[in-house]
Amino acid sequence: MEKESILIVDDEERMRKLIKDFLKQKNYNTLEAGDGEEALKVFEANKDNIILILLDVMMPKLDGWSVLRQIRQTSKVPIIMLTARGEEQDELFGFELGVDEYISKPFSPKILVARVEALLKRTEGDPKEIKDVGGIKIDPQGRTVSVDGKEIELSLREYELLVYLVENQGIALSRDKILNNVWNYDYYGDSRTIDSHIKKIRKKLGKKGKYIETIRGIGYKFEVK
Amino acid sequence: MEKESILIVDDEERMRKLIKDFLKQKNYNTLEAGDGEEALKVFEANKDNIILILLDVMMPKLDGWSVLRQIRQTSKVPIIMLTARGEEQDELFGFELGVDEYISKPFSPKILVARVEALLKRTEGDPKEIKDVGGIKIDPQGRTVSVDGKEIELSLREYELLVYLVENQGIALSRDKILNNVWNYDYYGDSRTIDSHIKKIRKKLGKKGKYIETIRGIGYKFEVK
DNA sequence: TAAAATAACTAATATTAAATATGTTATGAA
DNA sequence: TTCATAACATATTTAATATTAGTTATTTTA
Repeated sequence: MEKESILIVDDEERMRKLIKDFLKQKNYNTLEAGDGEEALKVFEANKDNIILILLDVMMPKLDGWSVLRQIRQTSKVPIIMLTARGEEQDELFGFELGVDEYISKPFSPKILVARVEALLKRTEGDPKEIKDVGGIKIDPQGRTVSVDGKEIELSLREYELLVYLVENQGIALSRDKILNNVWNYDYYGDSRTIDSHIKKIRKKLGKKGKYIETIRGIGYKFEVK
Repeated sequence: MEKESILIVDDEERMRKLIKDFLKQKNYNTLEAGDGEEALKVFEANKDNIILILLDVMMPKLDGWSVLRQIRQTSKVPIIMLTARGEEQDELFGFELGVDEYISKPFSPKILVARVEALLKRTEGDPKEIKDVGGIKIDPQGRTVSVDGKEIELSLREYELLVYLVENQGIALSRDKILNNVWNYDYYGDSRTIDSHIKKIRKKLGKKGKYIETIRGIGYKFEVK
């Protein structure tokens, strides 16, 4: 596989260079495009290696919004818009079109890198790829889970809870957090709902159930050891 | 747990009300402060429940920048600065001080909410850093501790006590202070509770246990020598 | 649409782990 | 040496989770 890259789209060469340097320091590969049309071309040609796009709004030929719209027709690649002052009113519009993040110029190196990394992090586990951790295989497309090749049946909640745990592998998750993310509402009345589901999942996972660790006083953590 | 809240700091009552209403529609709890000093007070009192601060720059008594600076001494809570037009030149300055986001007035409800949610989203899993002092590695995400690469098992209190000591590396901590910060309540009945925990931690740390020094008559200090 | 089946949640109890208390010994400072 | 403090080992209490059973809600299907 080619190296994963970040595509920088900006008409100012100086700006591209600047960003490129920041990112290089953090060991990211970069690709560049000087206008919207080029951006689309470069994106098409490297679709599979581009993990994120930094996209300037104001550009000749084809502006950032148009590029955004076109790319979103075929891809969910994370996109950060680079806006100059005074363009803020467009922002909302952008969120609806699927912008993941904004950075206003001028920005500091730290900010840039921090946002890029944060965004990569929160989008990484997202796509519908089959995960296989320690013999537990999750296929989001088919919504199936198999253990050592043998499919197991999980209910909706069980499935989502397991996926959430696996996506956050190695991280101790509080019950609150689990509730907010798997149940997505604040819910009252502490009960042992999560525990029940955990128990069921563990049972269904058989001896691999032990990968779901109990973190006393906190919650649970998925870890293959 | 108390309800998580967003702290709104603005000297104009009308503005606070406006923001509050927007946020309420999205089911966020809010707290308010009418000037910088009040902001600090409210923040102190509700530290654990405040998940985000909306902070106006221009305020009587203590302006937004000062508040920001003070809060950043003790907390990494996400902060969005509310700036009026023409204040933007300070932005870069702000980012360095730890501003996470800006919103210029006037703003639309949707923009406000979108930014708040985007920021919350990207800070929630806020990658806490792994500390490594003298071969003792603490991973707050996984809530694990390893000594010379080998993971050790710590109970909740043990873990928190160790983290507290390590965070205050080189500082002699009184028992009172430890109690207030690790147990976080004033607790009665002289006991050698802390000692017991210290003992257990030392044991689990093996020969690195000696990094926890006893300061006779005071308490303990973590120091790598 | 009613009955049956399944899943989600709740509640109660059992079990286990951890926190704290206690009694005693060891250590260091005056 | 004496007194104060800390270390240590163990006992007790407290708290959290696991487990089981039962209720409610939702979905399926006859």
